[in-house]
Amino acid sequence: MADLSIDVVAKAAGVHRSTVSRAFSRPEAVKSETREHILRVAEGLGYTMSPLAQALRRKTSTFVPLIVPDITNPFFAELAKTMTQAADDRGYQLLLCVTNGDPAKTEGYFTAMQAMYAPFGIVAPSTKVDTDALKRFDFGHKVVVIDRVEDDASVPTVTVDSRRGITLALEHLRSLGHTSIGYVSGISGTHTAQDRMDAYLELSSEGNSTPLVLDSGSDPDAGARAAKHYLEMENPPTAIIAANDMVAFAVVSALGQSGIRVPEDVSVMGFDGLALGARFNPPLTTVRQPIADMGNIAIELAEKQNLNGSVDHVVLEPELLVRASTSGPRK
Amino acid sequence: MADLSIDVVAKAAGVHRSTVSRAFSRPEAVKSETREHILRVAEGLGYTMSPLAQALRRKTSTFVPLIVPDITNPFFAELAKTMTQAADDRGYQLLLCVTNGDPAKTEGYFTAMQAMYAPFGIVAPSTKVDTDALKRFDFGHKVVVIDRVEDDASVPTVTVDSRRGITLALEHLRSLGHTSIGYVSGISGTHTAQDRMDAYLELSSEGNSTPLVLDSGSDPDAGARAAKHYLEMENPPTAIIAANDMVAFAVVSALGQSGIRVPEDVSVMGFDGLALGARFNPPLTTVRQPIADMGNIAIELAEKQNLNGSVDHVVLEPELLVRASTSGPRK
DNA sequence: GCTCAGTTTGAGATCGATTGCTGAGATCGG
DNA sequence: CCGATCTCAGCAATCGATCTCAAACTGAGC
Repeated sequence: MADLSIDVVAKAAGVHRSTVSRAFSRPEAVKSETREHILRVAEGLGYTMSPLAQALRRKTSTFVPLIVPDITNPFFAELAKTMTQAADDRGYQLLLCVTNGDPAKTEGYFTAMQAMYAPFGIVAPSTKVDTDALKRFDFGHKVVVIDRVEDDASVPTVTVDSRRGITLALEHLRSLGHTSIGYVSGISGTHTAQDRMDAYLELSSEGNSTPLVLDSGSDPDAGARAAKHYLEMENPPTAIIAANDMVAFAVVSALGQSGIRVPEDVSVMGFDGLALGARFNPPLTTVRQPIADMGNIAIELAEKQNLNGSVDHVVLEPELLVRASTSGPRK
Repeated sequence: MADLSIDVVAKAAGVHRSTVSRAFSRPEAVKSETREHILRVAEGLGYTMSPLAQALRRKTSTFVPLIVPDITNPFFAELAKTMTQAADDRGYQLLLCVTNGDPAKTEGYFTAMQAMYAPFGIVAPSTKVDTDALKRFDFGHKVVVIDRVEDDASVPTVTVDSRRGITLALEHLRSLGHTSIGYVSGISGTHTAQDRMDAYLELSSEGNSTPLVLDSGSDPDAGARAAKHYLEMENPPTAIIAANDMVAFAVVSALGQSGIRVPEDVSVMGFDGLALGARFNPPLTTVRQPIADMGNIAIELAEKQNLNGSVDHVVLEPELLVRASTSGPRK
């Protein structure tokens, strides 16, 4: 498999390389016989165009970076999975960029994506997105954020309705008979995390029950601390809402280590709807985010923006997913 | 931030573009004063070289594809995470490629990596790797496989010692007093999966206990089926080894749904050592694979091979990780 | 002051594509 | 049968870098 350039194909097909180029990228500009002949020859040689050379010349590529803080977090993994597919379907190639929450790395990826002529990028942040930083890179108009942003003006976003999600969770738990419902935050400072917490605080007191935040840290140990806190309480809540599934796992695990059983002793809910939750012990009741939709819509928004400059903010509906980690309160 | 080409920097620094090029990529070939001046100017302009143009001209890039079947599987996610880091440290950029087990997609990624002048690629397979297919792409000598391969000759590999891992698991369980130890496979047809199973079969009978395979399927439901099988047995085993952590999760979950408690009623072990296992309920006892090492070594092997053509096969040592899903057998 | 070796920089071709421009045939009405 | 219009393919410049070759400069030695 020797070096296969456009010139090789051109020679083999007996035409000029510009014709080969057109045969591929502007079919209507070349007589269909010629086109088919070229395509056949190319096929026979096993030729595909160099995305590098193409991007260099066109000053636009099909590389779409997805910037996530931690691929080990199943939420981002699921997002990455569905987005890979979505990107593929539209002829893009998704580049996974993992920042480990390091803003410097994030900037690095931004300059890289610029250098690669990426048509746009998707950011799933671990902290509130710094819109100014985006602007500084001259593509505030080329990024879609999977979180809410402060300064709504310029950056398209897709999120799920946090308030609605918390409402769903609260309703589910109340319908089961719970009146004392705790909350553990445990995810870092995104707007989404903030919104969920705020919604809990507000909706919880509306329902006449006093909010009860077991932990509001943002590290992986939040679950363990929440459990410890729970054990030390005189009147612990009969149900707990975790800000996301991972935290819920940690809470249940830590509780279990101290002999507290879920849902017999206390009900626990998550928020995310990870596939993993179905194989947890017990299978986790949760609020499902439409992750696949988020991925698709993020790309659509980006394309739309590239086309006509429109900046949309899509808010998706979450959905209650009842599995086995919740039940009526123990009396 | 206008278009920043090497020529712009050259003009700004008052030198020819070849000098700028050298200042960056062959420091010793340019007088250090000039070099520093150029670097300063470039810095001031915020210039970075185009990886595209560079790759095109050099016919080699720093893009390293990591081909995995499913990023949603935490094992691959952890691998991706550590490899991203390892790649970064060595000046490579990892491109995550997800195949969903589709061989056509795998081939697609191969041609893509060729087109991008990737110096090498890493493959974490979902099925036995087809070495012939690799050869067909003229870079049997540019891929490292994270699994054993049939035809050892040509492709470097890194794996962990399956037999040793199973030994560790068996010893742990036996030291706890278990004599009847079941196995559930549940991962697809890699050599690794095969090796673990074979090791179990062999080592299990050596210990005078008869092997007891609860399920050998390869789909996500293997865990549930194994649990069902367990429940139907007259003399179920007192301990179960799962071929990997994910399957272990599923087994414990399914068992739990039927009121069987781990480790009180039955001990369950995993194989992988996922971070997630520490937050399972109960925290999972498992055989840890040195995932970070695997990533680093994979890249080292690739580099070494690129350098001097050597094809190594590294076999790493697994390690017992005792958490809370195992205990003495119930009497 | 001159030669010669060694450093350092500049010129220009090149990697694999795209694209505006130009010219060669084909088509068509009169 | 002729010129106008339209298709279609070739030419050559270009994207942003690298690299070989040669020119210019440096300094040592005589």
